[in-house]
Amino acid sequence: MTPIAPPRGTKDLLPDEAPAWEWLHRAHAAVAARFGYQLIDTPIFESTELFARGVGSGTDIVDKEMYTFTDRGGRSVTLRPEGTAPVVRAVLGAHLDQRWRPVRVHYAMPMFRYDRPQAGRLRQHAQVGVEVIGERDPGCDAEVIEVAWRFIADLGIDGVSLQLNTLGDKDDRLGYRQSLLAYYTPLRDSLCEDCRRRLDVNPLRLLDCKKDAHHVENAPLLGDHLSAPSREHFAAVTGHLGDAEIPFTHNQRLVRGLDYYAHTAFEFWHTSLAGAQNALGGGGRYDGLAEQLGFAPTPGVGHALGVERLLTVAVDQGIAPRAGPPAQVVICTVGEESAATARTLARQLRDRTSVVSDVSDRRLDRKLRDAGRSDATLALLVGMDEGLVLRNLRTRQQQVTTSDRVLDAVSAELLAAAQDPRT
RNA sequence: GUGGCUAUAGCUCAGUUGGUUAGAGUGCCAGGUUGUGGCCCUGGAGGUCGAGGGUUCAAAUCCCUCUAGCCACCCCA
Repeated sequence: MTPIAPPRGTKDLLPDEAPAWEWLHRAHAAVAARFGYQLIDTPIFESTELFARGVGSGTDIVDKEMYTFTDRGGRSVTLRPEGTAPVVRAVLGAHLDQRWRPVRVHYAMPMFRYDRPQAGRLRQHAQVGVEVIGERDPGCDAEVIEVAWRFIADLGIDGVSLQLNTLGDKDDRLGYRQSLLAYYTPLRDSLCEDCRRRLDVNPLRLLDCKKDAHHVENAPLLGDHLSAPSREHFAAVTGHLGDAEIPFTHNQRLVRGLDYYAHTAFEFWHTSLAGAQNALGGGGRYDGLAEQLGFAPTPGVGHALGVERLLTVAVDQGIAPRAGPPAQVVICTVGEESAATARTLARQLRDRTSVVSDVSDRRLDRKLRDAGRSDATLALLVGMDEGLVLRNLRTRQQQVTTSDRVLDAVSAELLAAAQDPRT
């Protein structure tokens, strides 16, 4: 019988990696909290319509990457492919924006996309993100970027570049789309296969093409089709970023895949990531989304970052915390009759520290070897002729003690070990 | 979703033009040592050769299908 494997494109979080995972989540929550963001969480699945309407048809997410099922009640449900639409639904659905504005929330949630797995691309991955809902001020655009930037800096990751662009408002994009079509349609026959498809489906994506770079160079720029208010909005955002001393690249070819974006769009790139999966995260402004979902028009802006990709970089750069010992103290028994004593001692010691007992019938040298490998600090040997033996696994020195004094002896040894710079 | 590469012990990998019972290193378990982490010595367990089918007297090896991983594309986190 073949052993059951995890579903395609999924990955287990194993104890060795769990501390880095926690470290990253805590860092994001801590930065967000300092900026006044509160924790939010939404269901792992939603009605399919939320994404169909919110994210928009014509996007890859909706057209080919949704994990959609029909439940037993005949409803179409979809595993959440991204966080913004659900969070906006939750915030506006609960009328949080009527208490104070804007609503600032942060989240850490798993996302699902039915994609072909690849390094840096999973069917289930996690994102940490923030949203500011109910305010159109460009200061908020800069703020969500600053939160992300500071989070990355707090982790200690370097080599990240901020790619920034403005998509203008809906009218700007409509006008730009027209001039793109006017430019590209006569060139149709000289375009690559993908671009011909883009021309029909999503003309803005034409700018992404690497093969037809010469066409892209001469293509009209979105920046030339911006209304005065759109230009002002963008100028304000870049001004705030300058104040915050956050460097960025104005990338006029940056076009985000989701329909609901307006004005600010950004991505964080990292060169060391494998292959084409070099985006750590991104975000932007989505002033049209609330309406799409059937709520009153409400502006919003946010960011989201990929946890697995951040961890890949953090591990590469050697800054991710490694797993520590499961327990500080390992009790090793000698002889069958010591097991009961070991359990009693363990119970008492757990008031002060973490303890595991090895009451197996294996040889003492194997028990000590495993204790040493687990990186525990102390071993307590029970059942020896001379009494209780407390062994320091780092210094390899040991002392004989009694059940009355063992708690203090353990505390003293742990304190000494903690102060030892070698550990 | 498209194309390419790959899959042999827990891990890293050998395995010849198809030929007996599929190997090595490392790890694991045990003994040497009723009781001290390393080293050393001895022994042992562990594989339906990714899964299923086909060709053949004979398949880890050749063919087909499927699954999974990786790479490129698409796109993104």
